[in-house]
Amino acid sequence: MTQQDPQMGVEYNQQTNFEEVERVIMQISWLGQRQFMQLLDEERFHLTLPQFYTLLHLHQIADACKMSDLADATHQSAASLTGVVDRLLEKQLVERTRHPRDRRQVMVVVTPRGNTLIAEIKRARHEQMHSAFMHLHPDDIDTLLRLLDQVLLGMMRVLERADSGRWA
Amino acid sequence: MTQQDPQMGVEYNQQTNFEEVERVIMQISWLGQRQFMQLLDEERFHLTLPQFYTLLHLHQIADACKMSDLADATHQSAASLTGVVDRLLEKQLVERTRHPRDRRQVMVVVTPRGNTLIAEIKRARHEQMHSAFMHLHPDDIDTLLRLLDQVLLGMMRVLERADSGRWA
DNA sequence: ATGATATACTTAATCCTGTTGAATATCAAG
DNA sequence: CTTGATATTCAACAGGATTAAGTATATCAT
Repeated sequence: MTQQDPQMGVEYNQQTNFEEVERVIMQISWLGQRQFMQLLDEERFHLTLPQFYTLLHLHQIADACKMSDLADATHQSAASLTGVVDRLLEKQLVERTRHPRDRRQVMVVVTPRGNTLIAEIKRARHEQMHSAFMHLHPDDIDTLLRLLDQVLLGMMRVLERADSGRWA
Repeated sequence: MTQQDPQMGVEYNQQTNFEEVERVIMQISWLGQRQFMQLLDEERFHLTLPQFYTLLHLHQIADACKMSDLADATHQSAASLTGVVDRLLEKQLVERTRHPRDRRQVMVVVTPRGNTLIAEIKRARHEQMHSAFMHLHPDDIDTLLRLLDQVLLGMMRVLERADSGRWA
């Protein structure tokens, strides 16, 4: 599937593999999000992707978080986030409070109910993904993790550069 | 970042790394799609993610494709796809025709204009991603490609199984 | 203290896309 | 020519993205 013409030089191969990795990552992202979207749509969850990632972040930091930080962390605009949090609130998965000192800030926290739901979704997702990774050697898992961590780091660097570019 | 407690056994480590890979892939997918969404939103492109992936598939097969196949390939419902193709049509990136033998089928093809746009987007995406991969060793790129191909294959197997389950 | 400016967030309007179920058109068979 | 299956679209609604404008609170200069 990813074989190269043996007559091609090394540089061409590298260039091609480079583009192939991009392509495969794009495909995995698209397919993965679609599959996950369907999982989240099941009756027991009834969440959307933005709702899930928002709830996940609150679960991970396990503390109150102000709207603008939450928007940054989940890569959503503040305007969209308001609606997302509204819906999480209706489902009683989060709570909204005001910052005591600076009353402009709105703080959001997960409820126990929200934490439970995240745990259930993680389990379901784990089962779904298990069969996709099953065939990988344990050593390969380690390698994959190391490499993907580097890719993620690189992507976040791109983001920071774009952010600083705003006021350049 | 992904260190394990050395007192933990091998099995625990594997389990943990397994979950870590899931987590990192989810993060890369989410972050990647968000970044890409912003890129596609630029004036020169003005596409959405579903529009792009639909156009990309048509570009890749380089031939007419009927709606239901296009929906399968891009993991969208036929109903949503109708609207997506409508908008691609307005932008003159695709053309709709009827299958000559079976007039129920609607065939879609990319226009030259659509192919040009895909090429431009690929170049822009390449520049965006380049800095994320820059720090990876060429050997690592090879390894990453091999492993991600396996992951993608595994994910598609999950999909096929889910599909066959429909009429089980 | 007062008025200007900045910050944090919400609201409103519009578009895209997702879902479901019904509607339409076409084909294939009896 | 009905009957039933198939391919696609339509209609109605919800979520969420974007932009611009609006509200409330805070901060700072005078």
